[in-house]
Amino acid sequence: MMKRQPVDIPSCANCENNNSIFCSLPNDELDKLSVNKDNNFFKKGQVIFYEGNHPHGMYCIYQGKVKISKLGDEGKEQIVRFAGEGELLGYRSSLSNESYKATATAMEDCYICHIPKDKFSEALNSNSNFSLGIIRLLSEDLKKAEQNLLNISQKPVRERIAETLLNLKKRFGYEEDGKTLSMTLTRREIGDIAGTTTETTIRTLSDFVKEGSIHLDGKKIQILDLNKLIRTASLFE
Amino acid sequence: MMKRQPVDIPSCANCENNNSIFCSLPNDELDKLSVNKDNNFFKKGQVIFYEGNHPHGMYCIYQGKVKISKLGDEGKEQIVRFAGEGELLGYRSSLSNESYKATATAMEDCYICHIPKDKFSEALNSNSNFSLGIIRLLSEDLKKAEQNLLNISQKPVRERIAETLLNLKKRFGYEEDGKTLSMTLTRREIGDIAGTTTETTIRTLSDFVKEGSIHLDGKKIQILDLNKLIRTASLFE
DNA sequence: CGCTTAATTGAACATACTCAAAATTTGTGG
DNA sequence: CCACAAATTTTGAGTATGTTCAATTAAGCG
Repeated sequence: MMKRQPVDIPSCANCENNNSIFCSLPNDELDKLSVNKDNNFFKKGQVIFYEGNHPHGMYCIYQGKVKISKLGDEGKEQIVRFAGEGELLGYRSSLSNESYKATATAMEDCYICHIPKDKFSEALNSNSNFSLGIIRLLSEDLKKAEQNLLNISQKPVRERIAETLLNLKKRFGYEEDGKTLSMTLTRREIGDIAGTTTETTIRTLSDFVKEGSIHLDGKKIQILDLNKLIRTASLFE
Repeated sequence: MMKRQPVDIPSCANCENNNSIFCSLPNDELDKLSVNKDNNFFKKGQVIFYEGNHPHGMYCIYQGKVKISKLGDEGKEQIVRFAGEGELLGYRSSLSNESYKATATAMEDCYICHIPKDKFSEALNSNSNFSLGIIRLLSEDLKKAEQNLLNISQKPVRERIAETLLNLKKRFGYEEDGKTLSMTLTRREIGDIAGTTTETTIRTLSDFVKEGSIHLDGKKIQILDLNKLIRTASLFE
């Protein structure tokens, strides 16, 4: 079992992830935000919060990647979005005093800060740029969610899986070799993004291999022909 | 052709729809918002703005109902949400200076105010309660969009159509008789909400009739057995 | 009325799912 | 570092759900 790596967590004012939403806050505000902050370690696979449970504040990812997913009636997962360093989690439910509407799971070992609800609210009230930033985040998420709805509703599986690979590339990029997707997912998880079953995902990926678009090496996916994938996803025009 | 009904449009400060997002603004702010406001009439079926076009401000519905929809690759529509009196349209694209990501169409004769972008921004900057209100709106929309994604991705058509009827009831209520849905849609539009074809929608609705859940009279839909519909939609627990 | 749009029905078909079983990989403890 | 257990990947065959296409009837509108 991997040991917890001790990491020095700075005040939000000195956080390297400050190129995020928090850049709109002056340092003294950030210090206030940090007062009751705590930082927690989550091992890969661990759950940060569960759909249905009640929030006590919001999370900010210091290090690592997180998946946000919802559970359907039959226990099948739908991955709604990913979040990475500097991004916020759970603030929506916290603001509206509702239970979490999705589950957040660490995709890799993570350090995640927790900021109590009242500190977050204070920041929202005292700084309109911060509010605007949150509005922008929400707008972006909403835009993507609605586009996703359209895709899952109307595009065939093949196109959705191709687009999923392209999104993984856009979002997380390649490894050093410049072609292997740096985000490693199980076939099931890829299906849970695209809204299909594991079996269909496997068959479709192996089609892509036959067509020369990608190469598979276990969970590692190399993109061999990006344009072909883009065409497969019907993303030209 | 129906005549345009002349209607006196008050300043936002005196708008009867003031139980909306604008209640967080003091009257003098509302007056400022109204300065360059104009009010437009849209006949049923007319488009308020098109997906892909560029916004110059945001809309607030004074009277009437509007559908927000996106167009898929094959020209099939996906209805994303409805908006009614006092609700805002197009502010997201306006804020982020992007093109509209969806099309807004009048579902009935509408009066809709247009407020220039800069007035809206000013209100956001000067009043944190207003920002918070917008954040709440966005959060609610995002929550619904993600739930929708899960539904369309995982629930069978039958359940989705049942849920669509229930949502229409929740959102727009009944006519005076206490059982006829007051929102009248074509079969195609119902399908465009549930993410299915017109034919499947027709067949499913006629199943519901056979089962005694609803009664159909042209486009009018009466809900005869609400609990049965709820069960059909798998919405208990 | 005549024309356009919407609703309905039927039959054939396709996409993607389900279920089952085997092969492979991964994780873990000894 | 090996061996076992668990999880994941893969393949096949059968099938269901929902789509497509075509044709007909009904409704709405000028």
